[in-house]
Amino acid sequence: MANRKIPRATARRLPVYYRYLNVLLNANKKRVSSTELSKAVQVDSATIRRDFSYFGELGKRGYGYDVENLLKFFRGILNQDKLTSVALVGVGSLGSALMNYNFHQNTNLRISAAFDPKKELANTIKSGIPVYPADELVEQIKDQQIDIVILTVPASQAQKVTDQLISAGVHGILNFSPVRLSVPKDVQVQNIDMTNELQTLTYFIESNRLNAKDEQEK
Amino acid sequence: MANRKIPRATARRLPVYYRYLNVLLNANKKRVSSTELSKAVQVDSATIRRDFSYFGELGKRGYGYDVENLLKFFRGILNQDKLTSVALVGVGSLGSALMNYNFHQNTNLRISAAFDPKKELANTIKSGIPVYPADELVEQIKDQQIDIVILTVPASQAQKVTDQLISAGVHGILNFSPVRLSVPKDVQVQNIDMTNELQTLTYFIESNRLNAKDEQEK
DNA sequence: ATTAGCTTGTGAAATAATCCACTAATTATT
DNA sequence: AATAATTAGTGGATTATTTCACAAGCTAAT
Repeated sequence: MANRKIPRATARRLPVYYRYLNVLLNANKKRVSSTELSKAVQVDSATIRRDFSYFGELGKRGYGYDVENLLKFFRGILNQDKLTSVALVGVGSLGSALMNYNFHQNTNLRISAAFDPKKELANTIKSGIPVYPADELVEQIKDQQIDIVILTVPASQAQKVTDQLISAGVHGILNFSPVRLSVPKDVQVQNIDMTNELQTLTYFIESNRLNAKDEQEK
Repeated sequence: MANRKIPRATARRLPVYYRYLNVLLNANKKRVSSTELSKAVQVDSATIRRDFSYFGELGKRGYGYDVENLLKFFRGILNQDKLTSVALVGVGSLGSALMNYNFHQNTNLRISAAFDPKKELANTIKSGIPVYPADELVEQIKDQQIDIVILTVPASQAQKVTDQLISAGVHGILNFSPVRLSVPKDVQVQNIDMTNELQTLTYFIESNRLNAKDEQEK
């Protein structure tokens, strides 16, 4: 499978394409053009064609892309053929919400274990997911061969827990804490920092306003 | 205030710098160099200096940056001088978690109103935040002059609610739904799509593995 | 068949972002 | 006071990403 040397920017868009292709399939659409896709996912159509072209010639001129085929292809690329179990560490309010969140609806991923140091949570089942005490973290993750972890612990704990996760063999971390984690290069981190996003939003709104004012003054 | 023409990539990093500067201030650090910052936030030091330089000459050669001054400067840039009230629309499990989340700890932002169509939630107070029925959305947002909204509604509702928000005068949306919203160009959207991030993670882990295998084979 | 109309895939240009490497300024040391 | 050590700011090279624009190929209509 031609998988090498895909630009990062392209890789980030793959899940977006994948999701929309599922929408099309459910709507019984047989084919789709890059222009059509472009409107739905708000990515320039040339960019879409370029993105796809990294994986080969997936479309047909004058026709577009066959939805089912394309979807099948991306399913493989994105590892959606088999179920992937992930763990969640840190059952606070955000952690609990994510345990409730149905990742499995859109992806072949599910949270199969959670960890938290709080005594009252240990060995309970929450939203259908077993919660283990924090001191069993490394052991359980090794046992269950979990490769991906959702990290929803307080900032102060983030690096410490990360080090444990790495020693347990984890290769991917979805980090909700604001800390920039240090990890070896065979471990991938994706950061989701909600506070950041809100501030970025604030910044863009303000700078938009200033630009608009500039326009007016001309 | 020199605010125009800041590259997007730079703008996105501002909150990261801002947060770390706060950490330094709390640790009573008087000054910081771009090299030191670089280690903490994992951005190349030249990139940091370039980023700062868009706003003027904020540092001193041979010395670095004065933490307090720099912080004061970014506080202005990021609109952290005054409290900003935001609304949250969609009090599901994720929405509830965010209502519990202390944005105010790190930013001068707070959620001052929430909206949900569920009868049993209407006119209650949850996590200290009043919850209004959905049909008061436009009215309340206008009344309270809310400019920024956190959107945690189901995908099927996202665009419809967005249209209402726009008619109520909102200029920023932090969108947790997987839908790519259509908005006029004076409205900013930041997307947080957790499913996407997990899939991206999966993709990078897999492609990392293939690359490592390639290396070995050489 | 032939032709008109789409739509892909892609060279090449344009734009954006990062990073190297050096000068100039400042601090710290002797 | 002179010198060594730091460190910002930046010109310019490099790398990454997006976009234009068009030839080539396919579909569908006549």
